[in-house]
Amino acid sequence: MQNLPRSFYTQRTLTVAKELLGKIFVHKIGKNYLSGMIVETEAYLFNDPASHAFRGLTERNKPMFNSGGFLYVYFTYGMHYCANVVTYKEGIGEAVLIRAVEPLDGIEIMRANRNFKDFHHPHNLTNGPAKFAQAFSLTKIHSGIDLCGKEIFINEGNHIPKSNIVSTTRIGISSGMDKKWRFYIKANEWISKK
DNA sequence: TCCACGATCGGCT
DNA sequence: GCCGATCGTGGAG
Repeated sequence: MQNLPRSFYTQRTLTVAKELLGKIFVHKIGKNYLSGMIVETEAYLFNDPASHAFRGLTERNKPMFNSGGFLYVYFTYGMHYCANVVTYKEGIGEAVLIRAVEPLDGIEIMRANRNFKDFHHPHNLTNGPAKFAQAFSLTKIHSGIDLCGKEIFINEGNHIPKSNIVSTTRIGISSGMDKKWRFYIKANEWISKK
């Protein structure tokens, strides 16, 4: 299966946010592969008060100002990480938050990473941005990594037709509520709730 | 120097 | 099902 090229990530951010649905996020750790199909995303644009990049470049959000195809991971709530795919052109500061994936390879490792024992509700393993980051062992140290590399990358996966993509308001923000920039695959049980 | 911001879990009701 | 605890970051004062 083909890894996504730079030209995929440098498209318009809202395009990438929708196109990422159905693609396969992969983190290679030693000889093990953690992978999952992306089922839910949120777009954050440069003129968007809910975006970390809204007030310009800082030490934390620096990776967001790379060209598309880099990873931006931030720490939140004193205990969690969230992972974003940087999009569009260098110097702009836009990204797509990965909110949920459907796990494929390395599920046992993901369970161990999250100390997850709830076998009655398997979808709770990766149905939230911080759950995804923890399951995939993504932390601060991965912020700024090039997704056109060999450690963390995204594969082609399946194309999701427009008719199967739902767009709604984003979650967990207190500004920018007018923008319907959360996207998920219709009738997929692995998306986050609310 | 202070204060707003934000995801998840566990424990309680 | 609701409630509290958790803390780094960056803007405002």
